[in-house]
Amino acid sequence: MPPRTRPAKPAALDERAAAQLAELFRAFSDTSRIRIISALADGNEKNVSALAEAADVSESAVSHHMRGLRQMRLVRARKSGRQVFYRLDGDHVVALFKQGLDHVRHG
Amino acid sequence: MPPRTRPAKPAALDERAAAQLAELFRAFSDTSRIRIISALADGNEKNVSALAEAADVSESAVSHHMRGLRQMRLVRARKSGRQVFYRLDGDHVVALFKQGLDHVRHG
DNA sequence: GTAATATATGAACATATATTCAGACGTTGC
DNA sequence: GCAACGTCTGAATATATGTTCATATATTAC
Repeated sequence: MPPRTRPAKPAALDERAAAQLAELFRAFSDTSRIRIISALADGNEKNVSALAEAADVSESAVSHHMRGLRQMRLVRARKSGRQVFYRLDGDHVVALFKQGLDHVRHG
Repeated sequence: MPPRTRPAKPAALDERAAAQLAELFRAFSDTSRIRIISALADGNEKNVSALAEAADVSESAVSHHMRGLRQMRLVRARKSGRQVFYRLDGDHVVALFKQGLDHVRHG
């Protein structure tokens, strides 16, 4: 076997992965965003005003949150006329959300 | 069927669950804590100074973080002499951590 | 007893973050 | 054209959060 580059820390996370992981979890770390994501967890897309009502926050606040979630590729946006419909991007997002729910319920 | 109490919002999260979920994810939302949890993810308990070295933060900072994680029952502490050994509390914690890793790697 | 070690604690500070507000932008209907 | 609508944006503000520093507590060794 060739000599390993960092023999002292075998399975540790590199700095990049740690930062990405923290960032991912941070996306779920706010009550309003949890309610937004929860509203999208049924797989049906919803526009901003629907999300605002479901999550009980202003439409402006929703818009701010969605920008972050969009940049992290956790949601996808579809523009139709003057409305923008959001949906969760991929199964991983739902899986992570449900895993968290599972912990809260019986953990 | 009996009439439902809140017919408008069928599967929404109650406020309590949303807050708990956000709090849970917030525990994973910091780079230092991610490295701490990562260091414990192999199942072996580690004392504060070992965690401090693994996560590259001061022992004081580790102590602060562990208090929060303890209060959330994400880690368990075992005192032995003047050392305190921490380990992840339950499989749910590891599962959630790995689920996040999974997303970061191929998401 | 004292000294050294391991961890915990609280205050102070700097930074990050969520929300609100006012306004801008693009789209639809008239 | 104009007005209404849905969404977005940026600045301002309040609050939350992580780290550091000094100190306290508890345990072991002498």
